[in-house]
Amino acid sequence: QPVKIRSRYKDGDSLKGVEMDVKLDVKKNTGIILDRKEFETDRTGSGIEIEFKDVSYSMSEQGAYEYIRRTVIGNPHARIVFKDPTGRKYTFERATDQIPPLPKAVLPHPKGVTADDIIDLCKTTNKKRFKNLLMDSLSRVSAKKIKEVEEATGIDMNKRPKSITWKEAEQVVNQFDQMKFMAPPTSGLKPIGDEQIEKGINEILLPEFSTAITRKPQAYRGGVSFIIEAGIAYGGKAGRLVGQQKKAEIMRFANRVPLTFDQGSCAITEALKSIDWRRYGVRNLDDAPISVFVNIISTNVPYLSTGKQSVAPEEEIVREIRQATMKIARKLEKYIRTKKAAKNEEMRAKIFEDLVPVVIKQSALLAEKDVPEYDKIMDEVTHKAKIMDMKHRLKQPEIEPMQIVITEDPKTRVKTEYEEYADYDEVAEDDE
DNA sequence: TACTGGCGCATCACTTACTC
DNA sequence: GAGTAAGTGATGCGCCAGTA
Repeated sequence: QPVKIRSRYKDGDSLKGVEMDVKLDVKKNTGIILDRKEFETDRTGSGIEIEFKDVSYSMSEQGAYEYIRRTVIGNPHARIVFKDPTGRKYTFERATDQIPPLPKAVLPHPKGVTADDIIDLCKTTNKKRFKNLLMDSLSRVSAKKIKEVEEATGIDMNKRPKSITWKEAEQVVNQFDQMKFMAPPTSGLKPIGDEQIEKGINEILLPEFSTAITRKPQAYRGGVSFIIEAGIAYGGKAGRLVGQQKKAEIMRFANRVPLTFDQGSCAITEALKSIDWRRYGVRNLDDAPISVFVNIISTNVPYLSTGKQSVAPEEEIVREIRQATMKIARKLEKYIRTKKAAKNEEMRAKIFEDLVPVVIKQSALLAEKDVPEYDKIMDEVTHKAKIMDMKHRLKQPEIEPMQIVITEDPKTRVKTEYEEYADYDEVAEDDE
């Protein structure tokens, strides 16, 4: 089924509306317009309608609700309204008004291309020389590098791209693998940002403690750049409820999109499982009330399958995820340690508070004297100031809980086609 | 023959790698 | 983390080959 797009936009001083049925040409990465109609409008805004089949509306980890909930955490700037087929409507308000900047388009890096990609480029290009095709279509490929490839492979770099054979393309790719290239530009990578992640986590999970980190760009396979972001939430609504017990929840994302299937084979799961959580005050990760958020930002996420549901355990990626998670886990450990110490001090103080007055009163009785003023001494003995300080340190900033408005009306018919556009337009106007 | 667009070259700004 | 060197990308200009 084609995607239905309805857009209302400004054209000079007038407002215009256009409605289109669009399909995607995945080879050329361009849209194919199947049907286009113009209409009159009095406002701006856009709506997109896509049909999916076999959607599970259960509340499980693989269900649509959980997918939407995680999308909200990964995209705290978005306001999402979700209606399920029973008529229940969930409204997730945005956690921040900061719209993420658009990433810049960057050319593929030579370390990331395959012989197939080169043949594809050769077939579709209008360049006359193979060397110009490589220099203009790939990032970090200069005339000097072309000369190096030419000397190593013996391929005439001035020949027509269309005459390049599969064998020659493979030779070029193998040569690229052996060469050193400057890391690709990182302007194409736009991370969510640690502050935004924390806001998203806090709004949805209302945790006792939360922290997040955005690492510096790194490269895997010698040239494909990526950024790892991680966040951790402890207590509150963090973790997933299994029966009566809270279990740890691993939230995996690739370019802000939640990954809900194939958890076991994913680089993120592998990295998190390889961490010795006992070092960070967590006896067993599986049974802890913790939600761990990991997002990989890359122009070329190495997915394990065409379903794009798990990330390949590339050595550099697993190492970065470990580093990012261990860094925030150290902050969690500090929080858990302070919390434990405060609890111990409080228990100790309670014992003194119960016993000391009895001892003082009985001693005064035996000595046949008045009971002295002992409040000040009690505060010193029970370390009251220390406990207050610990409690103050544990206190997280006040968080306004997110308004997840749930409207339940079983009679509500689930709208299809363009009936929902009025709703979309309202949302789009909010975004402006 | 005129037009279009690819190519080569020069220059400047920016990014990355390297060293301390 | 700062400073420096090297490499790369973006841009503009003129030349030239291909095409109608």
